[in-house]
Amino acid sequence: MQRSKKIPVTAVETVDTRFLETLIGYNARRAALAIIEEFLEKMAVYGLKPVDFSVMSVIVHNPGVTSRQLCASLNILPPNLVSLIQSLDSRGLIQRLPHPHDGRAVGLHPTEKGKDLMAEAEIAASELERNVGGKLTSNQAQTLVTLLQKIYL
Amino acid sequence: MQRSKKIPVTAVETVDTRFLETLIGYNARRAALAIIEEFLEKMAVYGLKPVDFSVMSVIVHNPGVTSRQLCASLNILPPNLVSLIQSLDSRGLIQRLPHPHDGRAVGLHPTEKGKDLMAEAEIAASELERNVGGKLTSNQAQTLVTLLQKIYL
DNA sequence: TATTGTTATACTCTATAACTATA
DNA sequence: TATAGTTATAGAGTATAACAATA
Repeated sequence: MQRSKKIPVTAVETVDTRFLETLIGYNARRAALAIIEEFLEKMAVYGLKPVDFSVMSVIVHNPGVTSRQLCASLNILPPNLVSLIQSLDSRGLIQRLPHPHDGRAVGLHPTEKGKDLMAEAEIAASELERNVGGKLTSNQAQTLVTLLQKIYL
Repeated sequence: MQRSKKIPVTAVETVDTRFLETLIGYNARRAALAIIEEFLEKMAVYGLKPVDFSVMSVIVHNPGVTSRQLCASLNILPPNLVSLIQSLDSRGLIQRLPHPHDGRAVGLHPTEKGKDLMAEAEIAASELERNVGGKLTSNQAQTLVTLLQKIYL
């Protein structure tokens, strides 16, 4: 009776990842990372990483939004938003004004410079999308977005 | 002529994120994070985080695969794989054997314990998928996977 | 008492350079 | 000279606890 089994020492020619490729989570993560990689390259000219872009986009479309509201809608933890906001402020892209009827809160407003930058950046982001979905028809892209939102919304 | 524009100090009731929600990258990232959160909870019993799971899955389905091959197929940088492999080894889930015809390389093989664990873990992962896609039909889930793969493969 | 924004801090993840041994 | 695996380390991202000011 043999106690320690002999493992056959074989080499692998091509790696089989078919099981992982059946998982939505695995594919969503790989796809997100691929898009983010391209995003970082194309958006570097605006000095915006994905999270900066998301924050600026929400501020531009919601002038006066508070940090707390930003955190809730983008799933960011409050302590991690602080330095991000400070950076956008010191770049002159946003302005922090007192909240109209809550002395604890601060309203975040885009400056003219911030609005101009984001007008360009959002166009660039949309163009990047069309490149990413190079093999996707616009119908397929719409389907993809709809299905992804069913998962996290 | 007014130089400094007065910004209207208004409050925001509900945050509008409609622009971000048109972007595939934003949606893919949010969906991936939502699934990973659930994955971490449900797979903690196996002591496997998403990357551990992916690595173990590839080793089980490709006995004798090398670190370098793992890195290439899962998009992991070699230095970041080292401690991961050491951990799986010290847990007795894998065994490192000399490569049959490359003295530099090391073949990674699953132990019986590793194979048993992953047999359970892969079933659990597939079940988790069906929960995640609770609002998705199996047809929609298949469509989603296919579209995501078009982006990163 | 609860909430907003903040500080400090720790932990994880990811990235780069450089070394060794083999090819 | 190039490649596989490794070490050391730096940087980015993410997490929790606790505080002051205000509701």
